[in-house]
Amino acid sequence: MATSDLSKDLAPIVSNTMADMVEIRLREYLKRKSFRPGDALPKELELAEALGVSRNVLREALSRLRMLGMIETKKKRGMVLARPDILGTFERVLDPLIIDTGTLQDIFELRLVLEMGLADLLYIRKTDKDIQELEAIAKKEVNVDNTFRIKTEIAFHGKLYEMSGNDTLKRFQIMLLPIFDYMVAVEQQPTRGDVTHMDLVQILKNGSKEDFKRGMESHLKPHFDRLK
Amino acid sequence: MATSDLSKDLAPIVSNTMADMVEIRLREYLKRKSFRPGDALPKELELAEALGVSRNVLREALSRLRMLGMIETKKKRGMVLARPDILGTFERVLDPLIIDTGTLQDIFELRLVLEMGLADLLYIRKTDKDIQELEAIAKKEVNVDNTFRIKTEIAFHGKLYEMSGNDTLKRFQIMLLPIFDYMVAVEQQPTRGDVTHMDLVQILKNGSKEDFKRGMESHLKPHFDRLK
DNA sequence: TTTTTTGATTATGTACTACAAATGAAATTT
DNA sequence: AAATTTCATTTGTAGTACATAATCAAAAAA
Repeated sequence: MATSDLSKDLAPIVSNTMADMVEIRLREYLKRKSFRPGDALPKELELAEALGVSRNVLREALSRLRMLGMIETKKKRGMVLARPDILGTFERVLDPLIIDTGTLQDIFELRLVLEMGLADLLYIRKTDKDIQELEAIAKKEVNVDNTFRIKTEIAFHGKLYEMSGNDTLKRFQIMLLPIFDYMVAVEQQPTRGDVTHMDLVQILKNGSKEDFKRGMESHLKPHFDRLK
Repeated sequence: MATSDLSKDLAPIVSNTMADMVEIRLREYLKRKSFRPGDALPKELELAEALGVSRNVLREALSRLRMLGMIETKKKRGMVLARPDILGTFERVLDPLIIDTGTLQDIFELRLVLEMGLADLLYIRKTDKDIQELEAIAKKEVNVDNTFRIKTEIAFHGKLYEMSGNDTLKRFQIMLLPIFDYMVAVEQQPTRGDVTHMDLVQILKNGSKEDFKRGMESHLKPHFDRLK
């Protein structure tokens, strides 16, 4: 194992600051008391006193939970538990410039895996209207400038995710786009598989799910060929 | 569109608190100045003064970035930009009890999509040693009590993710496990496909990638059949 | 001269007080 | 009874003070 894995295997034993501990304790508290979205929380002073910390420290911890959308506060009404947007938090740290190359590669592969697995959902939920729209997108890209190639790529594959009928999946894909772009930009020559977007549309129209899976595999083959 | 989508389409125009704004401004600042991991940041008082807020508010924002692992601080040395653990942040909000049912369903499907798309990575990276270990796992579950069925499920599919050679993917799967368990537990009768774990192992040994994809599809078919 | 020790310095961590702003509830007026 | 005003309460922000710990440099010892 390389040294980079060490930090993943060995989490620090204790959290350094009080705010860290308070955050953990608050999470435990919310779980233990099985608070549900909408439930009101004790006020800051009570929490601070119960935890034996200053209101300052407590508010640092609360600020974190608030950022994640776990709690919402109003001036006099106090705090209530809320439903966090699970992807919103993800988005905050998804910057290709910050992520290490290993993880970048992992995410690139993750995207490929999603794309390959998408077929099953697609063949459950695709509609004629969807396919028509997808075809329109594919048609527009026939004589497009190379500068816009990435844009059309995004539009086409984005539509595929949309057709999956899974909002979370679609948002997730949108979120991963910058990573994907970054990785593709790093590649030297433009990658193009033997199966074009229009081919995929035709398969969706008339072909079987297995046909589509094979088609998608050919379409993404240049990317897979780079993997080891 | 249902009302639940409105909040996703229409984000609030202004962030309520100063801490929210400071968090945003700090992110912009880090990006604009293209700080890299390891770079030192100005000290709290300077930042607070520059932003025109109290040190208190600034620290609430910093606390958030610290939670995400974007910055690290030491007593006198000051703050340095760090590499956030992209999945660690995700984990914090992934609680089946908090997530709404729609998103739960989405994540359940996401897991299925991943599982189906895994084959391509597996056939690039699988080793004989991996397959032996996987077979050992599959053998152990032949006469296992129904209580432990879920555990063996986890072990087997977990090993598959491990064989993908993609750490992020594996961690992601581990993270989604509670959701998956929850959803499976909600299902009434235990789902079992026609293709067993042992069958999948045999396919990995001798079969083609397409065989494996078909096998996995049959294995997960009961889950897919519940989708609409 | 080199090493060790000591101490000053400095940035973060925590506590506390004070007040502003908002808002729900109670009291008052019509 | 309805509308208005006042009051009380809770979060949001500012500012001060001090604790803590890490760094660097100077002083002392070898």
